[in-house]
Amino acid sequence: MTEFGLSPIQATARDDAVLKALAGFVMREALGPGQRLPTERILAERLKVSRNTVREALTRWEGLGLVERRQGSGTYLKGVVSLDMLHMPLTLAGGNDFTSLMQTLEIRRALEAEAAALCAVRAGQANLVEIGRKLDIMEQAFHTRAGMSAEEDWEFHQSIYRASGNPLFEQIIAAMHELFHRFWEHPLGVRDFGHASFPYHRTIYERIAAHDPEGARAEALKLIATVEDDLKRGAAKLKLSGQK
Amino acid sequence: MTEFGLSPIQATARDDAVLKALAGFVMREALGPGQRLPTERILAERLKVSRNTVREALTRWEGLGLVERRQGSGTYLKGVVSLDMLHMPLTLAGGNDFTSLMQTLEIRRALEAEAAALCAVRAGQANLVEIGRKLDIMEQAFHTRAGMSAEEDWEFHQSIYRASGNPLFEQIIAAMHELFHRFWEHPLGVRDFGHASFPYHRTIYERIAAHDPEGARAEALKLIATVEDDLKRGAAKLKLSGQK
DNA sequence: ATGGCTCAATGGTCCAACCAATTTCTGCAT
DNA sequence: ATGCAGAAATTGGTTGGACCATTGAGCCAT
Repeated sequence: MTEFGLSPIQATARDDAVLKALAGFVMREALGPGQRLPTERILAERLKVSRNTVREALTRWEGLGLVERRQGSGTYLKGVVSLDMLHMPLTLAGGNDFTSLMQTLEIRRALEAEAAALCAVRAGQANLVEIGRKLDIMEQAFHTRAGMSAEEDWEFHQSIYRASGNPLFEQIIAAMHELFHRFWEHPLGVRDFGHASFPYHRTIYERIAAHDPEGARAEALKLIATVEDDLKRGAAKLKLSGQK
Repeated sequence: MTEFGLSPIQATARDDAVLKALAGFVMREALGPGQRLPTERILAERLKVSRNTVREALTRWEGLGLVERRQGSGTYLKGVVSLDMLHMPLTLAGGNDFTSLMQTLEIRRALEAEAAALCAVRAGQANLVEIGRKLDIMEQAFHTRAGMSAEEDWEFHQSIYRASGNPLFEQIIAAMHELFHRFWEHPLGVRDFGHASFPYHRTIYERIAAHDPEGARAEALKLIATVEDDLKRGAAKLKLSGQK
């Protein structure tokens, strides 16, 4: 078996061409997240392709999280689209068991700490205001609803990832978060989960606002540690009650 | 092959249901990479859905790199499929520029340091032997080929990720590595890239062997720092020579 | 064996409907 | 005029059927 430096040519590339044309359109019109793009029927007509082909192309973008489709309403941009984008779909084998959860938490620990530190260095005034706003909302929800503030909690963290200046943090941790939730919907765990982690949200914010990267990193690590403890406690309880 | 263990689909959320059914089928039949799955027409018939729906579902999997379609031949598995998989579409705006590279490096810095620290805690004797072997091979290749040891270098790092006890490290960093390489094959960078990072490979190994997590983390951070410096130097050189 | 031929199988594209969710418009009651 | 329920238009989701382009297997003459 000898090796020739040849790679297969791309025979048909209809939907790829559609995506390239669409990306060009999005850039020319300067469309951003949240904005609606033309209907499938219009795209099919303008691009002189079948609506099926348009749909396959949009399905690709939807899978990449670039676009969101709402039946009866339209197709909306979810992220920034440009012609030279690099896509890397990563699929991990993640089970719904305790071990998988702890593994995702180890990843999150590494990334959360780094993101907090970077954020402390790079966050501008606008970022700080936004993070502070999310923190206030979360704290208020925590007090009025007695600890049920998972959604607001998540938005607070997301605002930090965004302010880190590196979109990869948000993308990776978002996937971890989804896996986490998939487990958690099956509410076999501890009752008031994020309770112990609550105070650290404000300390993280304070270290970031003070532009203290190592302090922010330390507080983020403390936060994750409490979550790991909660998880271990929940797992121990499960083991005692002898679940399947 | 006439009988496929597939049963019809229920109401809404068609293509998601199709994928779930297909994933179940793949697992029951214990299909692995390279094997062919049923034709679109057969799937459509067995699942009682239209062929277009089957195609949209398969387009999703194709976008995730789980499957490869060959016109006139069939659809083939490219990766391992299981029911609970974690999909993580990573998107970098402006693929081939310096910024994207630095962003992947920031992720790698966070994960590499954590993996080294975990490895120092968890690595058993067999892991240490394997890592040491990879280190020797790398060092030898480095000396005989005057610095060209990218492949051996990568294998050394991989052995650390594996010994960390968390498969997610290897999977995520491998994706970053691939992204990194896609740029660097276009050899616009510095000539002897990993040169400065060379000595830290052994120091990392020593700290791991000594079961010193914080020491291993520190050495890993030094290593990444040298790579970042190399990258910055390369970018500065490019800027001087005024490339497009 | 080799090369060329046919031919069936398979993914790729197209079309013309209809369904289901959503939005927009309309017209009536107040 | 205003408010609101119901009709109509809009839009993504699905269907079935048709045809094209590529692949691969079988066959045959050389």
